[in-house]
Amino acid sequence: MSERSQSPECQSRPYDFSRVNPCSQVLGQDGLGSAASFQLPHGVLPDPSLLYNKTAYSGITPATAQTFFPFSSVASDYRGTDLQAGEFGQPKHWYPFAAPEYTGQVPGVTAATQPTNLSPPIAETREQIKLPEIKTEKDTGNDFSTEMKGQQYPTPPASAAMPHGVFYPAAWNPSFWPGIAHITPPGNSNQNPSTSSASSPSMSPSPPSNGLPGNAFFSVNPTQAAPGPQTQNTASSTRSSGSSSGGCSDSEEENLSTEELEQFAKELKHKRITLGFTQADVGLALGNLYGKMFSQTTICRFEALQLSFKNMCKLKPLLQRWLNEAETSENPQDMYKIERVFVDTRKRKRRTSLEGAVRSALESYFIKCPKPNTQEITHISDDLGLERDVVRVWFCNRRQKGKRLALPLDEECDGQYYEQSPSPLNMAPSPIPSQSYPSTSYPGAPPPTLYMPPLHRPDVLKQALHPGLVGHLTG
DNA sequence: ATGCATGAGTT
DNA sequence: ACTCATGCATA
Repeated sequence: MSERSQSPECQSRPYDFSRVNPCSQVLGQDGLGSAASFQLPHGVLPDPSLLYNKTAYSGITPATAQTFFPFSSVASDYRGTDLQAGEFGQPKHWYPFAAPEYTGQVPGVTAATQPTNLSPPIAETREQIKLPEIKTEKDTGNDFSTEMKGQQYPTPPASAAMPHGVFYPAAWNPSFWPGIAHITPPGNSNQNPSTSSASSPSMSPSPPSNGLPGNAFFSVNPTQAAPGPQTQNTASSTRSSGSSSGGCSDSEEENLSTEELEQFAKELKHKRITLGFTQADVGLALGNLYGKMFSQTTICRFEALQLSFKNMCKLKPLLQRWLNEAETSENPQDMYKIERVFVDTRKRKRRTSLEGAVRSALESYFIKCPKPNTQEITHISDDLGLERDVVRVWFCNRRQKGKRLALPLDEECDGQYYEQSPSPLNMAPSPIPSQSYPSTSYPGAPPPTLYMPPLHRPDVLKQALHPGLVGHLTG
């Protein structure tokens, strides 16, 4: 039922113990069998004190630390944000063209005009475009309904007023990322509110111009395009540890505080919905504006603060800009002119759908050993009848997920999660890997139990644990 | 909204 | 071989 499972998923961040490979034992015993037997009281950690080494944590460099935002939506209301100023890295690859090899399908830039022709390469784009021209959508009620639930509404004021689920963040403290201080994109600062942005598009190697037919968007605002203003507002908080240059040093992101990000994420979502854009639209619009598009997934995660802090900082300026444009634009719809330019039709491995039992088994293994070595992976895959790679990827994703879910314990406790569990086998709930969640302190939460994130999102937690596993644990 | 996958950059 | 950013595909 609704056991709020204390997700044991989080494991140690550094997985130091991996070296020792406790897993071996586990594996040795026998895969599933042991798994099944394994049980652990959820919320209860064997010995937190033992498990967590704060010390270790302190060592964490900002660089490494990724910090994810565990909370989904955030705070209450937003106030205007002003910040920004960061330049984001250059688009690593923004190729309007699909990979040649694969590009079999819709290479085209045609999209803008009539997506319809195109096969629906981009699923995310099911946006309900209002534009007559583009109206890709099928105006069927079906789609619509779908949209409604998930993505956006045409523009219902009402909805606008209240974004869907508002979760209260437990308490993020602005203290996070130490490092990012640098910023400073070249450029002048302030422009009008609308152009608050910061990033300098200059980086984009290939301006959309080539591929894109006139976009209302980029064609117009030189401003934005202009070298970024550095409006850096130093964000307030930031955990000072300036240490770090390591991490974000690259300077793609600006110095933002978690509050700002939180607030911005909320603002973005709210306005986006109000304006009638779907997450996919936004992602595509960014492509138009900056030459680097993002998927619905990314936008979704941004809004839900499920990206690493660094990543949030990197994207924020772009989204800020988009938002400004959207708001000021007379017809935001122009932004819809999506150019679904290329579709990368690489053949991707078909997504494997693991059965519940298998997932449970994997969870069990994960608990025992979040970072199995090759041999162990082989053993597991063998045991479960899965491909090695599937298992490997599963663990990778599981770890990543763990980090995302990792809770923000207080900064003080930062260390909390790192540890080297002495006995891996038993270590059931191992330490959290988290990349360091800055956030904070929630009131009474016992730091030790990493697994129990105070998150306000039980659902998340649940997900963290697969039902089956939960069963194990609980039962 | 999220599970599984890919790939660049690191270690 | 891992982490991280990101996205396709799907629930």
